[in-house]
Amino acid sequence: MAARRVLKYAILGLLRKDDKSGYDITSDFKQAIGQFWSAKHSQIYTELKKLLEEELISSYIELSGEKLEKKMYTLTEKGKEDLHTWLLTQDDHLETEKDVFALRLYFLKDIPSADLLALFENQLNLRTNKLNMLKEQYAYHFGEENRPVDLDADDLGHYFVLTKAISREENYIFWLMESMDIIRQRQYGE
Amino acid sequence: MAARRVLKYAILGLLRKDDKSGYDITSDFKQAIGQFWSAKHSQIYTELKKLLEEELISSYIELSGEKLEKKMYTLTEKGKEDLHTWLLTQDDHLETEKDVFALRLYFLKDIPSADLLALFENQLNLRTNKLNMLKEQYAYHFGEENRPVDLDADDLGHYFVLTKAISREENYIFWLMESMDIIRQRQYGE
DNA sequence: GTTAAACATGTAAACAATGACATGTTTAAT
DNA sequence: ATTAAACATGTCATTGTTTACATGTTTAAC
Repeated sequence: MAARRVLKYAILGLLRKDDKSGYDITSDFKQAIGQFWSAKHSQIYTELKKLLEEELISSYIELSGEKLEKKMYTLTEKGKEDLHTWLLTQDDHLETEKDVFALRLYFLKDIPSADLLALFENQLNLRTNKLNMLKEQYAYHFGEENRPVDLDADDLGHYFVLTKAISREENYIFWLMESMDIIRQRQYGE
Repeated sequence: MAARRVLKYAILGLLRKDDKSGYDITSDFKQAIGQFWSAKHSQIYTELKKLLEEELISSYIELSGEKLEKKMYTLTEKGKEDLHTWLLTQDDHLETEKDVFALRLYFLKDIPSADLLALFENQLNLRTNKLNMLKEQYAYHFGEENRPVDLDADDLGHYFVLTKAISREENYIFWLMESMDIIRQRQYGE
């Protein structure tokens, strides 16, 4: 999968507002943006090293306590330009959005109805938990009264991504429940 | 990304009903199931070789015309068992569903409104085309009168996967249009 | 004071995936 | 007869990603 050097731009993008450490970037991928891109710390540290060599970022040391050295990264001018160009790039095709549950389901002819429903239940559980987490995040950041038209430009990206993730999960859950109904009806008809 | 050897099981799964060649499998990934998993022919031929070594599949030659040799693959008993076990496996977590458009959008603070709308238009176009293709596929295979309860078990997987893909795209398009409205309203308020 | 969780940074081996290279046949249209 | 598209199979170099290895500090709870 993986279009060309997406992690590179994900990192440059995360550095657009504030300087961050590798650990900070790793943490960001566990928040909202992690719904749409993520990477392990091993890959992040390696990519940061590469970006330094390419002079798209620079680094300095910040002390956290007495001994713990945090290596902070800043976007260079070159890095800002590169990021800006990428942000304006239009995709010319859509990549496969891989989904192992759907793949498995395609082969369902060989799965007994009861096991099939167990698979659906499990997926429904995972998705419901995820949706709840996302809704909590939404409530925490945007509350109920906040209308997107009045939002600060800084928060708009976060707003879009969170609403996208929520909408994706709601849609997934809706389809899961619809499909379970069909399976149950077929089971009854047997 | 890629959870553990998903391509392996995708291939075993595609061989569950009929023998297929590497080319056939490559073609399948351009159809419905390609919405949820896909691979290039280079990876497929390599994986087939590996599966042969592991004795999960066996192969024979079929002539197509006078000279063209098609290498056909069949699931072995061992392969069937392995596939069956995998089909019943419950996921214990959800992987990041990577989406470069959403990632880009997260950094939208640095994109002028007009450019942003152009990015959205482009995405809307790509998604609308895809949705139309999926709907054509649906109409072709299931028509209008076909109720899922009455479907042959053989076709049910296909039905679920197609409706899933359609629902995903419709949801994506809906969110795109909603977001574009918000951007236009904010633009007006400037 | 101990301990566990979170903070913090890196490397290396193995595995997954793409793009380019490489070659040849069959079918359908003109 | 020619030609283009589809059929058909493979390898190799590079890039992307994960898992495991490896080490140490700080903070908050008990």
